[in-house]
Amino acid sequence: MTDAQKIAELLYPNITKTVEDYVKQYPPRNLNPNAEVTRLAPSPTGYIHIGQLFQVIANRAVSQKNNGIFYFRLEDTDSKREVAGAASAMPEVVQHFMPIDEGFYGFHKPEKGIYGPYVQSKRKEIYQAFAKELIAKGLAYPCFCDEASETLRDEEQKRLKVPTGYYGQWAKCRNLTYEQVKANIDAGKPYTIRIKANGDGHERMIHSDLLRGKISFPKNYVDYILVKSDGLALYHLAHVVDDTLMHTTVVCRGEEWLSSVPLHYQMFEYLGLPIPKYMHTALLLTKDEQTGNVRKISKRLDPWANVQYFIEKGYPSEAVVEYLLNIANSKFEPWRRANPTLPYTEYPFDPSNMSKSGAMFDIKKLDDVSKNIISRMNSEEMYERVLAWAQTYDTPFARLLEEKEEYAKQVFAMDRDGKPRPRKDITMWSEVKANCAYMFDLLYYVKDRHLDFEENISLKDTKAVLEEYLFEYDHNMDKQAWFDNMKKVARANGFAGEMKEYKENPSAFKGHITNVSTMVRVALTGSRQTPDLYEIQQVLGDARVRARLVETIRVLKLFIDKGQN
RNA sequence: GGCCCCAUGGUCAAGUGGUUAAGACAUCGCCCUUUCACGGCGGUAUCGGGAGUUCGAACCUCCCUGGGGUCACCA
Repeated sequence: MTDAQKIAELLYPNITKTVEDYVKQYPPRNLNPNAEVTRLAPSPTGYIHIGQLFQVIANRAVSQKNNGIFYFRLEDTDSKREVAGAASAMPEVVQHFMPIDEGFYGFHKPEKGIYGPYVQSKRKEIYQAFAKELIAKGLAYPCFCDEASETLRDEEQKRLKVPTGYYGQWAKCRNLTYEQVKANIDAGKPYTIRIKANGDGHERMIHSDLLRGKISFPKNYVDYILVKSDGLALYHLAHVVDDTLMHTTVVCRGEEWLSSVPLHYQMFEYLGLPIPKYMHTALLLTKDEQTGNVRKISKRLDPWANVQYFIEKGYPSEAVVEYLLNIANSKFEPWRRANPTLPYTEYPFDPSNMSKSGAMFDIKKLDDVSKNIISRMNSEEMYERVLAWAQTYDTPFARLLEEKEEYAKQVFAMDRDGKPRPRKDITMWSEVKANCAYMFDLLYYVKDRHLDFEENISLKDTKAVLEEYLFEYDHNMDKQAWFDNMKKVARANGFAGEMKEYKENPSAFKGHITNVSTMVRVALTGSRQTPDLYEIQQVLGDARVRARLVETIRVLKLFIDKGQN
């Protein structure tokens, strides 16, 4: 037995399974030969970051192409960072936007798939088996240096202006004998496991990235820690082990990982395992509104950093996805224009035309995408979606919608169903209530609302017009007759029935048909901005139209009596 | 600082040696219009800089500059 083998046995006497055993235990997946297996592997911080969602979209798109697999793995090897109990919500949030095929679905739910466990804290023995093999081969070793001596080393290296890190002459534990290791172990000293790097800082390697093409790096020369003193693997080891055993074919991850590619290659080589394909995507950034500088998206400064924000605001999930798809793939937008009704899942995503440079997150553009998506929905779909949102985020409104289902659908249908150019005034479900409040008596009281009449028309004239409009109002008129009637009312009160007449001789009139129309609009809804007035009246019904006119006239009288103009 | 990535309008970006340098968002103006929208038309605005290769460079090469990442017992 070599010293290295003796050390391996000393450190891991209870680990009996070998790398080979595990490779056999998790046989290759039975998939279409072109199918790709991708994953999202977040740590359990409790929330899904918009950048992670961007990753989900890229990963999902890659796997979807040839019926591959997209799975969720929980990277909870760092208990310090963990937000207790928060992990379970993460897959659910992801699935609000994109389906997960396999893996971790929350601690209260069973895992799906035979390549688990998909939670890293449950894979300690597996990582240790891989570590043991590396140690036995002399490619990794235990290190007894403590944090204090590491800090010292770091400072000294900075002072000498040499690269920082545990390497070469600085790697004090690199060549300990079995006896030295045993003495330390017997003394109860904690230890980490480090890789024995074979790079010299000059020799180079080539990485071929799916997105970035060939990249040349110096081979890894730093003896990075693979296993922490608590026995749990660090990301680097976990990545190699898990993505090997779970048969990930494309490791699609953020650009921040690019610099650890040499380390990862080294581990695959040491273990004699095939290297997966890599794809390092650009990071999502933002432009700081205060300073105008480009910066990372911040949970503290950007409320939308946590994708829960979009769920709470009631953005349709497909709006967020399509916006991100827009950023991820430049060909998406023309495709969407050419295929306005197809679901985005039909889009043939091509990883090779992803942008290599980091994009600024632009919520204005997202709003536009969202408005367009909502404008394409009919009243039925609107009703279902708004209700589903309100049931969680606005229960009184949900109750109202349920009680008045048919009426609510009529409200949503205004300027929407059957219209070739529907309104685009809804960005998110949380806007709906305020947007149509005046259609519900429960949400709108004539006597309370602000009299938002036009400033240049006197209250007296307004009152006179509304009184006559009320007198002339016939709910059964068709649209043309109704509007002709309104013109009649306008003329009888000194307003121009046609805009053209007014423009020809403005001084001859108190105002024009638009002013009259606005009076009625404000009297009925309290707002100058509404869908088609005729449709509103039809949905409101004869009784309520009259009631609101009467009430408005009463309030106007009150103001006039008080001397207001 | 070392290593690595990136660079077309305010934003997302098309473009791969010859283009009036697309398109979308935003912005501004006009038109349509019973409001607001929608829609239509148009405007402002981009190849970071410098060398080189070439008849010709946004595109190829080099240098510079700028932005970003990474250099943890975090991922």
